[in-house]
This record gives sequence, structure tokens and C-alpha cells, in this order.
Amino acid sequence: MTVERYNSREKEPHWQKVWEDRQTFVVRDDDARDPYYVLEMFPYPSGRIHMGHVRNYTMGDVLARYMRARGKNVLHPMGWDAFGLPAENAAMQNKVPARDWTYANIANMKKQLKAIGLSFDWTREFATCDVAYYNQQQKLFLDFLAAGLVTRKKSKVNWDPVDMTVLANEQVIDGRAWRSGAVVEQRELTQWFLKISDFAEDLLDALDGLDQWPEKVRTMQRNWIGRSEGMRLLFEIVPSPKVTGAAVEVFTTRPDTIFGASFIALSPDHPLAGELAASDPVLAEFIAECHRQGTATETLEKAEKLGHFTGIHVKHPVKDGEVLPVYVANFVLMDYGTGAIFGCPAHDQRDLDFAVKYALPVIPVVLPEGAEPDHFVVGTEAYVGPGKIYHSQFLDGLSVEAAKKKIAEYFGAKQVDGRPQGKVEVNYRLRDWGISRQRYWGCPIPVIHCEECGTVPVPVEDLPVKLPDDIPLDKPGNALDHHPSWKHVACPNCGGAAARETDTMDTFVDSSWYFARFTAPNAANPTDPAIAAKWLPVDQYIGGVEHAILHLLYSRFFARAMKKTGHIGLEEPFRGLFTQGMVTHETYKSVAGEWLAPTEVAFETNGTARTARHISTGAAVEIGSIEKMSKSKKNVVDPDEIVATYGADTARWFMLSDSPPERDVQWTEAGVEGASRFLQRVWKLVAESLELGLPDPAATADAAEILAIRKIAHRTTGNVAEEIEGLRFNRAVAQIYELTNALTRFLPSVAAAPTAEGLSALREGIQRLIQVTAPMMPHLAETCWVALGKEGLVADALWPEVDPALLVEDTVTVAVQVNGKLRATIELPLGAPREHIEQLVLSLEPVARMLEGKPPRKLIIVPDRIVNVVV
RNA sequence: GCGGGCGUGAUGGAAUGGUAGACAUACAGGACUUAAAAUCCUGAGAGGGUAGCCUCGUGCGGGUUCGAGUCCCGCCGCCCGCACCA
Repeated sequence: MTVERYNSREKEPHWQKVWEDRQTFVVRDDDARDPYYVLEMFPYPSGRIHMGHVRNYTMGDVLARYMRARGKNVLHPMGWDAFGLPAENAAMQNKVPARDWTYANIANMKKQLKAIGLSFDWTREFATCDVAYYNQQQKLFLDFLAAGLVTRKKSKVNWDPVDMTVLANEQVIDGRAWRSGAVVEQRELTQWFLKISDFAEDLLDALDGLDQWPEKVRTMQRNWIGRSEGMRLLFEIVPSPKVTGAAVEVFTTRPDTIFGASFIALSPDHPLAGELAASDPVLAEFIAECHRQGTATETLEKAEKLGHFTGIHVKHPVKDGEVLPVYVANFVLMDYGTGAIFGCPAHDQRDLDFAVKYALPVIPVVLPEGAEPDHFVVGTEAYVGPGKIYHSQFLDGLSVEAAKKKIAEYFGAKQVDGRPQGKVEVNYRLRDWGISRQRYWGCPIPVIHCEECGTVPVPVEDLPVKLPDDIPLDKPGNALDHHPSWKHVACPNCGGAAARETDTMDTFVDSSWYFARFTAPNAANPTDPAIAAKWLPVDQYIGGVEHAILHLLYSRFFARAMKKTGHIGLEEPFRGLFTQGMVTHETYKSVAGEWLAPTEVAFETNGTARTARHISTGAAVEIGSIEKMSKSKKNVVDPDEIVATYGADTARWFMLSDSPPERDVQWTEAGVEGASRFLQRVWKLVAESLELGLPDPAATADAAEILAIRKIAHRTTGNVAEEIEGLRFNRAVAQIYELTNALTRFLPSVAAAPTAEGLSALREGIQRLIQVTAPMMPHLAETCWVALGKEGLVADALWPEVDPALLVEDTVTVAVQVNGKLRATIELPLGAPREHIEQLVLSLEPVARMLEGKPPRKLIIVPDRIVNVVV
């Protein structure tokens, strides 16, 4: 029997067209089946998909197709995160409008995604740069504004003076702009903020309920939100002509160490520091120096603790008659707590470093357990552990926790400057989300600035605020600002001359609610709350771990804000989250040290040794480390080429095999070959089974073999389902291999003795194989489905039932250990009685030999599993 | 520094506290072929023995248990995230 090879190049486009023509994956809101929402993070339209996309979307697709087979009404949409800087850069470089560049990229990537055979409902597709989408986003903004979820305030930003734009922290490398290389300046700009910090507590608490999220992501978000319990404390300023204020307010988590205080430190940005600098040129210079160093964040960890004494003092709040010096210190941050601290060098490392440098007293007030009060000394390492408070008058003898309570009561009852001196407070690291960007390729912030009326929201009936088509590209910076006419409008309030806000929104805003828009992509409002209620939350969200904090936190905030403004009815947008690993590849370097692409290199193997040389020059090539695929290292593999060579099914299968989905997967030629080989094996199996004739009444077959095949087919059906539901695709793949191997071995026996039972078991097994493989290799499965003479599409077929009777075994292999070491295995009927097992085991040769005629000291019998004889 | 994760054959990786290495890749041998490719079959953790078998083996050292890759304690190494957050 010779079987023609499966031709994916011919079959795959065919089935893609069939699915499209039949609208197989178009989902209706009024479908009676159970809804299930699978979503993969939508891509930025860079122009080409990469293997990471293939992996991400294949995983989602397997789940979506599986859930359809389970009778669910599956929403599996796709769109484009289409605003952003690359389009502006492309526009500048290639003199092509950002819009054109973006939509051309989308068209190309859509074609590429379709060639992968993904079961998306393309009727719901949108791009965030579609006017229809950002129009709704502007409505959301106005609703948030009305609900008090938006503020406008001055804030420090990284300013690139060459490109004339604000940079995100990630875009500043060693104090320089990543693109222009200019030294980044700190500038105060008035910016729009979304008040994510209003929800800090809820965003933190609700993490506990996200039990289908990776622990890692929850932990990262917890740390990012950064809750800490402490106190605000007022320190009364010793009257001085230099200052007008009466007190300095600090935040501390260690009020219990107040008796160990030896100084106060202000942030260089603290208002009091500014006030003092006005009359102190040395201090002013110090503050300026701090600002220069400010952005080189990476070097901060080694940076020396530096300070400048201001000349003023505060009264010690608990030690009568004593005062504490006030410093300005470079390590105190203005935007956390109050921008001022009290230093307790004995119990805080930074304070200790500072105290050592400026010869300030180190007063231990927490005594570790077992330490002698007279001999306990803090040297170069602060003691931050638990212990008993001492040297602290009325706190003496208390634990750290008890002392915190007592001192809180104490300061709560005292008054300074007409206020309670101390107040218990919870502080969060999470800050409000600055969304203003001085870019044009983004969603315009729908606000108008009027000299008379101030900041006026654009009336909702005037929306959308559309981006202009004729964007000037000749100048760096924000083209909306340079545009000759766009920003000049009449004030909606007074009708006078006014100007539009020219900042656009951070692109993270666009991606913070797209999952909700997919539920009603054409609704006249941001959502249709009734439909959103049907679909949300997303049952399974899949994407890269690089979005663990920002995107996923912003989306959680948006869900809350949208609930508050009546757009959706829930707070957590994603019930299940899965973060998949990256796609990696070997790297190659020429002798000259240049990176080489995999296609430029040829390999030779000699036993296990593997060498490489350059294809065109023949020169030796160094095989380097395995890295994430990246253009700079040239270790990328183009999905189009893989699809053209091997087909989408092979690429999909390989992406799912071997590596657990949350870990990195290494793309290798050998691996793809293996996947391709498997696909051909399945096809061959199906084709050969079809060549078998009618049953031969004279034939006799091995009934046990037939039963075994039926059992493995049913078991595989159940196991693959379980593995897919748990997103353990690699294990599902292994199960499918086992079934395939079993069927491949079974086929010749059936061919030799074609009984009716044998043929039926083979056909059933093969049909099951096709169905469990279908979510992963859908084109092959459809082809086989037709070949097997089945009606309709396998994509519409329900997952096969499992006969529970076929899952139980009547015999089991029981392991026999002596002293915990395997010595033998025995075949036993299921549920064999203990006495029978005991007798049998003790008579086994290896057991008897070890026992040397003595009775066993102990005999552990775990029925149907294991026996352990303790000698 | 803090937090999270991970260490298993040549490689990717399996393994509800119960037969370590499923499944795949690479490799070796064989069949088919004039030959190669493809395909099929077989072998294989390491070491020892003609063989039945034996010894060792999941980063290292302890512990709990009849039994530990799995649980506990202490190290070592790698990866990721955050990082002067008072």
C-alpha cells in the first residue's frame, strides 16, 4: 500500500475557505448554548506576525475549538492594538501617513493569521485606531471625568528635549533617551491622570479571589500596589526665621522606634526644602545636583546616601527638651508618603548609612531575643527583626507590634499645630496613572481649554474628536500641536476662542477595555451592558507575562471604573489568566562576530557532536546560546516560511508539543520535522485503514488486542480533554502520540485478520484520534473526517463520549518492593484480596531470598498499587 | 536586598507520597532500496556480570515515612520580577 503524502499547501487554504464561507466561527449573542469567552492578547500591528504570536494564538485556538466541541457557544475574537509610536516613526522615515502604514500592516497580518487556521470570529474585528473605537473611548473618558475618576495635575516627567516628547521610564536608559540619545530632563507638566489609586485597596484585596491566575502575576501585582501600614507623624519645627510652617509631616511604618530617632530627612522636592533653598545657595545647589542624578535609576542602588543640613531643627516628639536636625537627603522620594521621613539608624539600613556618614547618633530601641541590653550594639548593619522595645520609657518591654499600637494611641491624643500629632495610615506604592502623551497617533483626549471657562469637556454630541488626516510630519514632537487649524475651536461653554487638548491617551488605555468592546463591537455606546453581562468575564485570557503588571492592572482598574459608570456589571475582567512562555532559537555567530540567521547556516553532525558553517562562504560558525527570537540576534524564523514549507498544522503541533506552555519553547528544525512526520503518520494511518476491505467471516482475531485498543481510544479521549482544559497541551500531545502508536501497531493485525470487531475497533479508534487531534491540527482533521466518510465538519462535531466501562482495567500490575526498593512486579486481578496478595508476594523468589526464611517485620499492602515488604 | 519560580538521561520534558525517565528529539543497529531520502522494526540512565541479575542514580547535606523527584529544614546554582517605597 502506498499512500500519497498529505499536501497541506493544498488542503489548508481549502478548509480556511470552507470555515469562512460557512461562517463556522461566527458567534451569535442569542445562541442558546453556554457562553464561553476565550481571548488572546491582541497584537500591535507591526506588519508581520512572529512565532510568539503563532504560539499564543494556537493555544487560544485549541481551547476555543475544544470548547466548541464541548457544546459551548465560544466567543473568540481578534483585533488590533493599533495606536502607538512605531507608526509615527514609520511616517517620518517613509513619508507615509501613520494611518496608511497601520492599516496596511493590519491587512498583511490578518492574512498571515488566517493562514494559521485560527477559529476567530472575524466579524467582530476592530482596530483601536478605528474612529468608531476611539469615539467610544472618548465617551468613556467623559464618563470617568464626570464620575471623578480623572484628574489633571502637575507631575514630573522625563522630557526628551530633542524629540520634544515625554518618555516613559522604560524609554530612559542611563539618563538618556533610548531613541535620540539626548540627556533626559525632568520637567513639570500638567497631565491627565486616571485615579487608579482610588481602587488600590480593592485591586489588592481582589487578587486573592483570582484563583485561576498564576501566583506569579498576583504576587507581582501585590508588590506593585505595595500596601504598607504606618503612621503620619507631625514634628513641630523649632521656630526659625527661615521657615513659615509650624510642622513637618513624615510617614513611617516604624513608629515604635520613635525613641531611636536621630534626624529628619526631606526629599529634595519637598516644599520645605524649596523654601529653605531660596535663602541657602548651597542647599539650592545640592537639590539641583540631586535632580541631575535623579533619572539614572539603575545606578541608584550603589549611589551614596547624601544629605545637606538645613540649619533647622524639630522638637523630639517624645523626648522632652531634645531636638532633631532636619536634612535634605537624596534618598527620600517626594511621591511616596509625605516626602519626609524620620531617621532611626539602628533599625533601618538607609538611615544607618546616612547616620554613619554624617556622624548622627545610633540609638538601638529594639532588643533582639536573647541579646543583653548592655551589650547589644548596632554596627554596620541595622537590626530590622523582631524583639522587645527598650530605651523607650513607656514603650519598654513591649513587642514591636504592641508598641506600634501604643504609640499610635499616644500620638493620636496629642495635638500639634491644631491637629492630632499622629494618624494611622495605609500607604500604597501605586500611583495614579498618567495617561497624557505628547503624540499624535493616539486617542485624542476630548477636552477643550478655554481662557474664560478653564478646562471644558467636549460635549458628548460633538464626539468623536477625530484625528486630522493631514498631519504635518516635518517637525519632531506632537504634530497635533503643530497642526495649523486642528486645535483651534470655539469653547463649547462660552463660544469664545479656545484650544483643544493636543495630548493623546497612553495606548494602554486602548487595550484596557477592548475585551469588553468585543462583546458588542458595533454598539452605539462603549458596551451593551446586557450583552456584556452575558459574555464577561473572559473565561480564559492568554498572553505574555510581560503584561503581568501594567496591562492587566489597568484592565482591572478599567473594569471597576466601567462598573462605576454603568458600562459593565463586574469588577474582574479575566477569570482565568494564562501566561505563555517565549519562543527561543539558537543563535549563530560568524568568526567576525556577526550574528547569522538560521537560514545562512548549515550543520554537520558527527555522532553527538554538531558543527556549523556558513552556507555561502563555508567558514566555520559558532553555535551560540539559545535566546528569545529577536531581529537583532537574527535568530528568527518566519511563520510564513514555515507555513509554506510544512503547513500551519505542523507549526501548530510543534508549538504545542514538548514544552509546557508556560515555559519557553525552543524552535528547532528537528522539532518541526518531527511534527511534520507525525502529521504524515496520522494521514497514512487514516488512508491505510480505508484500504482495508470488508470483514472476512473466516478470520479470527485476538479479542484482547481489540479490547485494549478500544480502551486506549476511550482513555485518550478523556485524558486529552482533561489536559486541554488544564492548558497542559504538551501532555495532551503525548497522549495523542500514544494512541497513534497503538493504532499504527494495531492496523497490521486487522489487515491480517479482518474481523468485523477488529475493523470496527480500528475505525472507532481512528475517528477518536482525528477528533482529539482536531483542535490542534484542524485542517488535517477536516481532511481525514471527509476521508472517513463523516458528515459535516469535524469543527462542528461534538467531542466523543467516553464509555466508563472501558476505563476500568480488570488486572493491574502491582509493584513489589523490599525495603522500599523495587524487586518484582506481579499481575493481579483488580481488587485482589490482601491475603491472596500477601501469600503470593512472600512466595516470590526475590522476596523469599531477602527474607532468608524469617517472617517480614512489616508488610504494607496498598491494594491495586504496591506492596512493600520490610525485612 | 526583597519577592516568585526552577534544578530529572545527550536534549525538550513525564511522573494524585507508591514501578523515575511516559511522549518526543537526537543517536546507534537492522529491514526495504542499485543507492540515498522517506518509511518500518529494534536498542539505549550510569556502572558491573556469559547470564539470571546486582550496585548506583532526580543540584548538595540532613530529616519525616514502610516508601521521597514529590513533604520539611539548611545550603549551592540558574531564571524572572521589583528595587532607596521609610
